[in-house]
Amino acid sequence: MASKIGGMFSQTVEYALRAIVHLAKQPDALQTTAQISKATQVPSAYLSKVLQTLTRDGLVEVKRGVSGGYLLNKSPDEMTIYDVVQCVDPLQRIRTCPLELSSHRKRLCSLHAKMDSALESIENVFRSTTLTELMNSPNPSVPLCNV
Amino acid sequence: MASKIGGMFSQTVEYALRAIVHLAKQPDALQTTAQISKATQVPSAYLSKVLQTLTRDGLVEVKRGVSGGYLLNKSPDEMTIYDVVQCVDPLQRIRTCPLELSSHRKRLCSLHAKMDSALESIENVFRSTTLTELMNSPNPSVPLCNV
DNA sequence: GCAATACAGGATGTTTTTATCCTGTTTTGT
DNA sequence: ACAAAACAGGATAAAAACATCCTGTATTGC
Repeated sequence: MASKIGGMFSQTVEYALRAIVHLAKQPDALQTTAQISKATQVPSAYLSKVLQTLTRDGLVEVKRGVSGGYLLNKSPDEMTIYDVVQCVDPLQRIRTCPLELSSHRKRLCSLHAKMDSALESIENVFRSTTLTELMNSPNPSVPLCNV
Repeated sequence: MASKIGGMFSQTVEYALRAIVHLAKQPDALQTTAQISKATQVPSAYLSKVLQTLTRDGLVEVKRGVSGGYLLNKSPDEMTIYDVVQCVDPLQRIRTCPLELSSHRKRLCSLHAKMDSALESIENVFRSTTLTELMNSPNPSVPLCNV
């Protein structure tokens, strides 16, 4: 389980977020897979798949051919961590009993209700954080930037 | 990614929690793997491994041989969801930069700080929920119980 | 003592996730 | 037009997670 970030987030989510943040920081220049890979330390072949997924959902825009590359498809203050996560590895709230007990159909038991409330709190953090907020954070460490 | 609960919690965590809750509900009778498996709908061979892990960490007690089985090793109000999760598939807070950028050594960048704050909020929910609380919840649906 | 019950743990198999490779297509700059 | 740049997507491979099977050992009830 060492490959999961915090034992919770998949590598794919981590990679997608790094790529998106990198693109948010480069609003004026198309970024090739190779460039993003270098900046984010994500293996480029895998990154390519992740970018395909982000493209399909319209989070990024792609231009093919020479001098092509990727570009963020929205303003960074209109895109949240949540949008990225939902695109590549969706966080799904628990809505029905995993055991399919008939009496739990309408209302989760307390165990799954608690687990779902943990998911809810993640959802809240992610929904409320835009890329702009990440970049303008008072935190001296800038994402992906060794300054 | 369909096998992960909410795209976040591993099957193993889900299984361990079901087993522990079942044991908490049966404080007076040793429960065999077969009994727990039936009540929780966890595949018994896999459940056996999970119970071994819980035993090694002292969350449950085992008695081998005829009329043996498992028993919760603590009072249900002294065991939290967090204890169970940490035993089988630990939630690890993000403490160092996954990219190992030297400037992030001491302080996470805003991206990983946010991800860690999501982990923190899960940790808070899990740490604050005891098995007793799960069982005494005003929620009409009792865990594992089709009533 | 002995047969039956029940867990321990190694070996093995399957599925999902992560990662790479290669061929084909699009687009550009000359 | 054409060579080079760059992505798309299928095939394949490696690793981790999930799951099963089987043999051995401990314990009990008779």
